Amino acid sequence: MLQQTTVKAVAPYYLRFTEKFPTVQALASADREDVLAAWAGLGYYSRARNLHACAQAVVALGGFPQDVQGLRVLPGIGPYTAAAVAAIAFGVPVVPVDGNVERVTARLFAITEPLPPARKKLAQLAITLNADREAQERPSDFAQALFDLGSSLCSPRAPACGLCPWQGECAGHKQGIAAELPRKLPKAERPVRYGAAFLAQDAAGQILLRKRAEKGLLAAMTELPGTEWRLENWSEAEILQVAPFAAGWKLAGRVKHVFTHFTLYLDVYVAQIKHFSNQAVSDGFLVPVECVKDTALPSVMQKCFEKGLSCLKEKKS
DNA sequence: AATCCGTGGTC
DNA sequence: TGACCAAGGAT
Repeated sequence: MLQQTTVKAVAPYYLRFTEKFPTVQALASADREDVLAAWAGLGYYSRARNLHACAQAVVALGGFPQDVQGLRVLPGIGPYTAAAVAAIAFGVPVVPVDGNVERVTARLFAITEPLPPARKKLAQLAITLNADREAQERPSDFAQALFDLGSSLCSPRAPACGLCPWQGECAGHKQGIAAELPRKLPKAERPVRYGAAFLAQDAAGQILLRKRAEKGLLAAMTELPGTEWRLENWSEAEILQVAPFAAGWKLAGRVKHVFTHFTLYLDVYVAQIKHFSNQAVSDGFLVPVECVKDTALPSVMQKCFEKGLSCLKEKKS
């Protein structure tokens, strides 16, 4: 969960997740739908699929591999996580190199080459940081202390060099460039895409949902029926032409959602209907409104659902 | 190697 | 408001 996600965002998910799946065996034997639903809202959903597969691999192996090489084979476990688990769980004297450690290292050695090209060099320098006897003897404490140094004192914008135990050895501080490091190459500009989503509710209080494709963005997650997401804005006439079925569709509003590599605007259309035809449901499934929270609804779709639902409620009253 | 993959907090 | 960033991994 902590891969690219802050402790604060993870904490409530972690508590709910470990309550729902208290053991590796429980997670391994769970339905994937339930795992995805427990992850919904956290993002990077391949992590949930990988973690589920990882639990199954660990059960098949009869336990956790206890060294970096063995861990590295598991789904979703890359160089960083293998080193972190080896050091923290199994006392192996290795240095997990995450974003914090990259930053500390870039400053300590005054590496001015920008990321991402400097990544390999930073990793090679970082793995020498635990050369001291004390660090070798306490791999878990050393790894976590390094994370904490990076997240608290050696922070991205305004490092507290005056409080840093490594200030005397820090080349970046000595040169007065610590706060500028690590340098980064400019990022590609984020394109905008447009689409529409449809929320229909029947007299029994059910709504129609769909399951997304197994690969790609929001893979295997739940969504409202909708149009393609394209570079060009849609007119209302165009949108109504591709609605999942004919109904008195009304515009509830527009949802904005920022993904890593594009910004999405979705026009949310709502309709109150008597009942869903078999034809309408063939593409998806019906869920009572109060059960939508139990489905694997990603945040962008949660926003659409809330916008549409509040519009339907207004029209009733 | 470069791209794809979410989301929420912060300044 | 917007750009940056977070206990990265897979392809």
